[in-house]
Amino acid sequence: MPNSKQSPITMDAVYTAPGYLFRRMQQIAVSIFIEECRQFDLTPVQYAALIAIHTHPGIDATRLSAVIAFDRSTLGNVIERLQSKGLIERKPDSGDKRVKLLTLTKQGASLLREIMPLVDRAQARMLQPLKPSDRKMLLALLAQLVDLNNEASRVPLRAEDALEHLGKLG
Amino acid sequence: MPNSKQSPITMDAVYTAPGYLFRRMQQIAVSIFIEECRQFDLTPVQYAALIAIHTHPGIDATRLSAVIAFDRSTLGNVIERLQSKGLIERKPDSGDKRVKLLTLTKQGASLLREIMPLVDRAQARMLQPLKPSDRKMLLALLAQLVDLNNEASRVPLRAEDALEHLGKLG
DNA sequence: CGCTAATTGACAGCATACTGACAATATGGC
DNA sequence: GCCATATTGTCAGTATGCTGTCAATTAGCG
Repeated sequence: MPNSKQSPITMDAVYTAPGYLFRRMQQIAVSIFIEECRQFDLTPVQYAALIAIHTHPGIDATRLSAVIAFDRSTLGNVIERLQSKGLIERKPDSGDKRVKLLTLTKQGASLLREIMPLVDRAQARMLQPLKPSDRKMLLALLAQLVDLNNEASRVPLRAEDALEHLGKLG
Repeated sequence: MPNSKQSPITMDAVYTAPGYLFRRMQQIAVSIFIEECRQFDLTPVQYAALIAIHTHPGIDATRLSAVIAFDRSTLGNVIERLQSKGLIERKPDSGDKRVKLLTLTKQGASLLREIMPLVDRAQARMLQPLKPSDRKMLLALLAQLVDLNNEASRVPLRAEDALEHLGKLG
């Protein structure tokens, strides 16, 4: 048979591309997050940072970046905004003069408790249109793919455990 | 049994959230795209715009925004960059003085032909770590979810067919 | 101890994204 | 034809994201 695949260039080159679907879904996810949490004026990135600082009190910006896999340059601005909102504090490290340690303020901890149910609702809403079994399947495949592609990203995720061992492992 | 579910707040609140996984995967996808296409200095958004302009010669910015589901304000800058690179042209509409019609230049069409194989390779790389059957499953579920959540996004996708009927349908 | 190399936070510059606003222009109902 | 309304492109402002650079500081090695 003749090769009928002479690439006619249709919009399918965009619509069916995984990268395009990931972008669209990310935008939808942010939109739903902001809508559910609008009474608190907190972004998804800021939320992740708050969770990480709560889980690792006294963490520094560089390790925070590794724990949530966000770019270090971007995180500088995020931290500044969280600080100006009074949600976190920055204190100089007693040993290393370069480092500034991050902790939640009472306001930050309080906001975190209040907003978590709303975030949970937002996360549920994103997958709502799918059947429960499909939600589970999609989430499992996605988590797997993100993990397997970890090193392909600009800022690979280095979870807490990995971080603690980094010194020993060199 | 006692309710042991007092929400201890761990990083799982971030790592297992669909929104976080969508964000990570989007970043990974962009990273792979840029790497594969680095010889052309074209972004995923610019690529999608070029495809759409090629498919709809003489489209205006507002309809372009609907066809690829990108924000109109953002698209203004994208169009300007594509124009300054010499990949597209903007000509005033003869009827409506507000409108500027978009078409590919020869350079734009040429670049599109050359870059498409690289984009295909990038798209394949994103899903590479999964088994072929899992790739198909993930893509199908993702396409379904994006479609079902279409109205939840800031800029819902209005594909070509829908667009042509918008006038008639009011 | 002293020098090189690495780390840390910060910054400049570019590219998406979204919100809200605006002037110019079109459109529809009357 | 007029006027309220809608549309189009644009802009300012804010918030991620990435690249590259920088000064200050620290760590490692000879």
